[in-house]
Amino acid sequence: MSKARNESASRERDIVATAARLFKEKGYRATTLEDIAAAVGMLKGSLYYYIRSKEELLYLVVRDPIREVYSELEAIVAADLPFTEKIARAIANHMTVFHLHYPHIAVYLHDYRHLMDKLEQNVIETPKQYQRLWDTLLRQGIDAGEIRDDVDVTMAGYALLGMCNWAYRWYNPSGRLSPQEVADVFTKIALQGLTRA
Amino acid sequence: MSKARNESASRERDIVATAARLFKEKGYRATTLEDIAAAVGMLKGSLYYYIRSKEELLYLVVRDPIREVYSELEAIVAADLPFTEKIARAIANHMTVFHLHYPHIAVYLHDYRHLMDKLEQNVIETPKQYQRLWDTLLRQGIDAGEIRDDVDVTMAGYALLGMCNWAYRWYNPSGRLSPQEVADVFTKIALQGLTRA
Amino acid sequence: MSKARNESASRERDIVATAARLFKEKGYRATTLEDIAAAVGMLKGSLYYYIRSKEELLYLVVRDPIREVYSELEAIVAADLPFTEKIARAIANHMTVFHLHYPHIAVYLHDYRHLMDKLEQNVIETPKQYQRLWDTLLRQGIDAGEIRDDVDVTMAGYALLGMCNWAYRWYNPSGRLSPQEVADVFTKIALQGLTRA
Amino acid sequence: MSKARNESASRERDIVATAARLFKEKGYRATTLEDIAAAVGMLKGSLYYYIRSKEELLYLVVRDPIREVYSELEAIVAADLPFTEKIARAIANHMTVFHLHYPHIAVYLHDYRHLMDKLEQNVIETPKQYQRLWDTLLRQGIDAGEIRDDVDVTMAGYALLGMCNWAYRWYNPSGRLSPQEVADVFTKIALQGLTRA
DNA sequence: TATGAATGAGCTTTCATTCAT
DNA sequence: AATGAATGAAAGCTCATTCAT
Repeated sequence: MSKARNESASRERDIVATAARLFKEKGYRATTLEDIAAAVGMLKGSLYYYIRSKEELLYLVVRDPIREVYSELEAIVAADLPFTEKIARAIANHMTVFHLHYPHIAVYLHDYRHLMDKLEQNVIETPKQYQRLWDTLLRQGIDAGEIRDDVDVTMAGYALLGMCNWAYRWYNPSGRLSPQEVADVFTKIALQGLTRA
Repeated sequence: MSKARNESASRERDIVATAARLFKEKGYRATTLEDIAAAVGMLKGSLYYYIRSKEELLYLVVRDPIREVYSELEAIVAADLPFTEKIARAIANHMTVFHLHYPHIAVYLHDYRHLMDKLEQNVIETPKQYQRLWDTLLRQGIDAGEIRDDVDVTMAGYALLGMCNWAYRWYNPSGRLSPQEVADVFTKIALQGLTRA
Repeated sequence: MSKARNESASRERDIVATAARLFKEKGYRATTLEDIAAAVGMLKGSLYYYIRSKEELLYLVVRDPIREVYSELEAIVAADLPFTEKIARAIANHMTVFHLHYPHIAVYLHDYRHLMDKLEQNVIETPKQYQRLWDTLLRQGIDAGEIRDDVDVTMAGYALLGMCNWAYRWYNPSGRLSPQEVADVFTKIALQGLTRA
Repeated sequence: MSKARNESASRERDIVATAARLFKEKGYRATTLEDIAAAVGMLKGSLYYYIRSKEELLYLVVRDPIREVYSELEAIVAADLPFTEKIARAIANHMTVFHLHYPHIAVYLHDYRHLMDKLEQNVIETPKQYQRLWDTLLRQGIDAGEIRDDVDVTMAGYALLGMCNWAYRWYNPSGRLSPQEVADVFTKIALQGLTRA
């Protein structure tokens, strides 16, 4: 019984993981439930034993990882640390979550449009809110006098977020560099820029 | 006759522009030909007088702007200029093309998957090739000793490209800052970083 | 053992009664086996321990009540009683069975289409046969010179049957009037009509 | 052009009429769009050129006939006529609409459950409202002292309505008796009853 | 040029039914 | 006696595409 329950739960995890992978590869709309069912070894009708709808499956794919990045970043912003340390941790957090939940995060960033309803109705963090946290972080840096005040904060936020988010298009979890190494490069560029000291 | 041909050409431009806008707003797959036809004031069947297929329409939406960014960047990389100047121009070029052809570029960056066949079959620049140009540019900076050699070039390329490309998600052509102003912020961050000098 | 058998039998009665209620509320086709299973507190697969198919369940819902109305009416028609008394009893029988087996009878009258196969194959009374009994009854009244001969018998049969059967749409077993009281009103109208004597 | 428009409109009428016939024969849920499409000579997908959904098709099947019976009965109830004449006309109206729009009315009476949403949202008369008109009519008869006061008005209403509505189950538009002849029988029974004067 | 009508493949979803445990 | 898991057929609906006019 306990075994059966575990099997069922693992089957569901399998479905969600497979969906994440396929959504990432082909996009949410282009992936059919038949694709997913075939990949986990069942018929499309059988999926409905585990999920309520394709949209809900999308939601299951992204829910936990989103909560994770978001709450971690929240903690970092609220922490009592020097600004440069916070930025380093924020970037590292971002890349680490990418690494741990790669296809899920990629799906979230690419197919957010199909998610907004579900997210809002479940009071989950939307991309917009994540961005606001970055803005807050940058503003702390300015207030502390640690970062230049000759750049537009909003644009700086877009710059950092773009640098980090774009990883959904190239990141490879089994790649050459660890997430921390990638984060280190990004942090260096973000703080000191490319030019030699 | 010539007038008729002009009208026809302008009708086609209208269709392509409208498609760009709608693809940007709702995504390629979620936009139906009926949506586009309705927006230009005709019936969906009539579109086929101007286009061969939906996929071709997508191609028409992105073809020219892509050629533009790509060839401009090519010229910049090949030019005989100091590295920092080249970077500044590359970023400015990027943002300017965004500004001039906003929805088109956004469609290119978001729905590239549906384009790859068409692109390759037309020997058009793919995202990968554009990225290679940036890599070349960065390598020139290293060779010239102008940029730090303690960062991974590939990662630095991803960082800059991400910073610039991500604009497809937030850029507003009628926004507060001109493309050149945005480019200036990005260039500053890319070269000197966020910390005070 | 006997206890187990009783429990099993009572479980089956529960299923049939629940099915009757749900079929009545939402219609045969709109009611799923899952609805029924949930209402009796089991899973849909488990129902098949008690029934062979959904169609058989429908049959079980209506079988006994139908037999009851039908055989009662048969007895009334065959009895040696004055016509007016027979009509009164026929109507009272009808309303009483409605009262005792409300949702079952309602299902029979509404979803007869899905039943015909099962009924005929079990030599059970169909709506048509019940109607023939009423026709016989009316013909007895004409032959006895007790009812007017200026009305078409068939139509008169439809009129009475309609009056009685339509109750499946409005009757409420826990309503204000008893089945006998309803039958009295109907009998009065059927025999004397609405106008004042 | 005018010809084309007529053809399109007639095609739609054909679809609605065919749907009415099939819904009547097999019920709303048991009738598939493929059935309807095949009967009018097209593919199921093509139906959507004419209708928005199956539910809307059901609505189109019943809308006009319902309005007709209802507004006619309204006029009769409001008219300045003796009660017996009103009853006669109300019954004749009912049977005439049955005759003119047979399968449509039958569908309305049988599959009302699938219609309630659409009806309420379009402020169309529901079965309940039709019944209220009959109640009003009967009350007028009582107030005028023309009908017996020893019968429950509500039950009398159900009796008459049942007599008339049940026709949806047996009426045959090409049958032996005209709708007026049927109405005459029903009126006689309703007013004088079955017993000889 | 453009329309109106139809196609047909493919999609998500539902559900009665089966069966090993 | 009942469960959990899966099946598979069929449903309603969408939409790019075609084509005679």
